[in-house]
Amino acid sequence: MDADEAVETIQREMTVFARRARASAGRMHPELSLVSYTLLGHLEESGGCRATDLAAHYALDKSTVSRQVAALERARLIERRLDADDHRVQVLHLTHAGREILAQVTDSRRAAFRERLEDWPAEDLERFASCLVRYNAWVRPDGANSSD
Amino acid sequence: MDADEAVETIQREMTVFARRARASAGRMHPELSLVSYTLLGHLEESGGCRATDLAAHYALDKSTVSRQVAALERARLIERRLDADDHRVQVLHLTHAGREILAQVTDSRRAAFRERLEDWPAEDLERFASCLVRYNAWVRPDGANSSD
DNA sequence: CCCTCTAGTTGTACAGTACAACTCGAAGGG
DNA sequence: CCCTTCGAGTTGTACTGTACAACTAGAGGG
Repeated sequence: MDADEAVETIQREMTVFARRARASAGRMHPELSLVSYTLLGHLEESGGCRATDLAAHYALDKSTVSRQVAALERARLIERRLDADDHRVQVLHLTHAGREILAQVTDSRRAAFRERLEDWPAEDLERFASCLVRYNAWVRPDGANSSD
Repeated sequence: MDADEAVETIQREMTVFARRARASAGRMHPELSLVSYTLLGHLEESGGCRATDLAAHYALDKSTVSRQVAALERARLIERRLDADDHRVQVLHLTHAGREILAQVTDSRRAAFRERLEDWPAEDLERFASCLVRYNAWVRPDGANSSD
């Protein structure tokens, strides 16, 4: 396999993966879509943030985030706390239930990945991981990237 | 980085990629969604096939394929030819325009991938490619996989 | 000739998304 | 102190991709 073939293969396989990913994530965890999972994860990591921050960070429209947030609140996975200083702002926090579901989905996702990768030599895992990091970290020369 | 960390990283980066992929593919080629592109590509490779074959191959519902096909036909990118032997069957073929658009999108996708990967050493490209192939080729032990 | 199987279409529903128009509160300049 | 402008969020609307269920129409075996 030469470099050009390798690029072709990467293209093809990334396309296959992209097409499958959401649906299979959804099948794996009907209770928490990939988007909700990501947003919940961000709230966990950040320890609470504004809807606008989520929108900016994930390059989503604020209306999209607004509705996601509304759904997550309806499901009692997050709660909104009005910012005392700026009454336009709602700071989003995980509820106990949210933290639990997130942990549970994280665990089961981790288990699925471990299972899928269990036969890989450690060396290959490390290389694959660093390739993916490098691939995702790429920024378009014109700087028009959406962030993750 | 040890193996467990590597698995975590792979999980995280694949998730990031999955979330971004469709949207960015759509932005890249507003004229041909990732699904349409994939279906057109399959018709090119197979030299014409039935809607049912597409549905089976990509684990899509036949109604989904039916509507995709209808849209592609409306756009004059494919045409349906009634099978002479079995009048239930429509064999789908690329039109000239379809072949052209497909080639054009394939080229521009290829260019985008090349650009994104241009600084990678050939050795890394080959390793990344084979990791992806291996990753996507995995079949769940219970055999309940959807095909690509 | 009926029964059943298969290919495909259509009705309906839902998730995720964007854009545009809106409300409400904040902040700064006359 | 008002007025304009800005930022955060919500809501109306629309579109895409998707699935499931109900249907039509052709094929093929008893």
